[in-house]
Amino acid sequence: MASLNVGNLGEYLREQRRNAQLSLRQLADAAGVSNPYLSQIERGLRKPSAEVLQQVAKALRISAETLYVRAGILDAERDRDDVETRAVILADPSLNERQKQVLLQVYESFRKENGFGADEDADASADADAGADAVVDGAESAKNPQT
Amino acid sequence: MASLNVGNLGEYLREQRRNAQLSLRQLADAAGVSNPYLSQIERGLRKPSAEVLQQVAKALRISAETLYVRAGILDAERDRDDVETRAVILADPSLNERQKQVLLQVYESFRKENGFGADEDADASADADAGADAVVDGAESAKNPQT
DNA sequence: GCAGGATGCTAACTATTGCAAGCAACCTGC
DNA sequence: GCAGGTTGCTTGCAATAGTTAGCATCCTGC
Repeated sequence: MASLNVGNLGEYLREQRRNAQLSLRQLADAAGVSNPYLSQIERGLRKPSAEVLQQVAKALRISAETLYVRAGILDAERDRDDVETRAVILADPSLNERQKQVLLQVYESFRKENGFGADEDADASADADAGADAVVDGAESAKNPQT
Repeated sequence: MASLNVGNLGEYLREQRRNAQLSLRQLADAAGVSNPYLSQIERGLRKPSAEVLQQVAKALRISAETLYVRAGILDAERDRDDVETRAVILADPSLNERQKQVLLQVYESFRKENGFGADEDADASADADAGADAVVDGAESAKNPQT
């Protein structure tokens, strides 16, 4: 029954929270749960319910599905989706081959960043950059366009 | 907090179960939960956890996503047959929102480069100018904002 | 030095999930 | 009429999800 991959999920959540520059309390507040509880979730001590998971996802502005996949709840989706994304990019007539490659590389490195690397990439610490060096120069400026 | 549309979910589940010609006990057994509990879920008296929901979905051979959507946990925002690059990127659960935006910006600027104007709606982030050539650069900036 | 605020964590508690046991109502066949 | 099977449901009870209150630690500013 314990199909919930709580440890993994917790780490991922914490990572995403830090990434979003939020404190435990801030996120807990935004997600409508108590901060000790969020703390316990992040440390893998509790299995959040579907609702809580969704609230948190919303608050972090990441897809609830991503969280569910991380939690081992929505399993096989990963393949279907990434295969599809790749296929669609490759099939796009408005891009040339080089561009497709670049786009795919960016896509891959993002996925790696999120822990969807190859198969079982529990630790994001595996420097994701190493392989996919082709990422947007403006990744940051993209979301913070204070030019 | 009660974002779970349990009543609706329960009805749907019962419908699907009957549809599959299964008795309560049979489905409960296949899903690895107790039959009284399944009964309560179907009647909207209990909110199944993420795990249980998944087990049931599996046993019924319906997508867990469908159940989650019914339960009001996932938004039904996926138009899967629409083979459009933007749509597919946006629907990809392995990317977070920021990453999707970045990817879309790259995509848009590639298209621009090729003479395809932003044909439909070039999303708020129209600033994407940046020139797609600036693309290949620091993977780090993306995930490690403050070096 | 120490007020005041933010950080994350622990402990004790309540509410809810999910279960085992058992119930009544319905079928058959005998 | 009643065994033996199914159907779905009710009732306690154990486990655990999630809360409120409060702790220790790190910052600052004074």
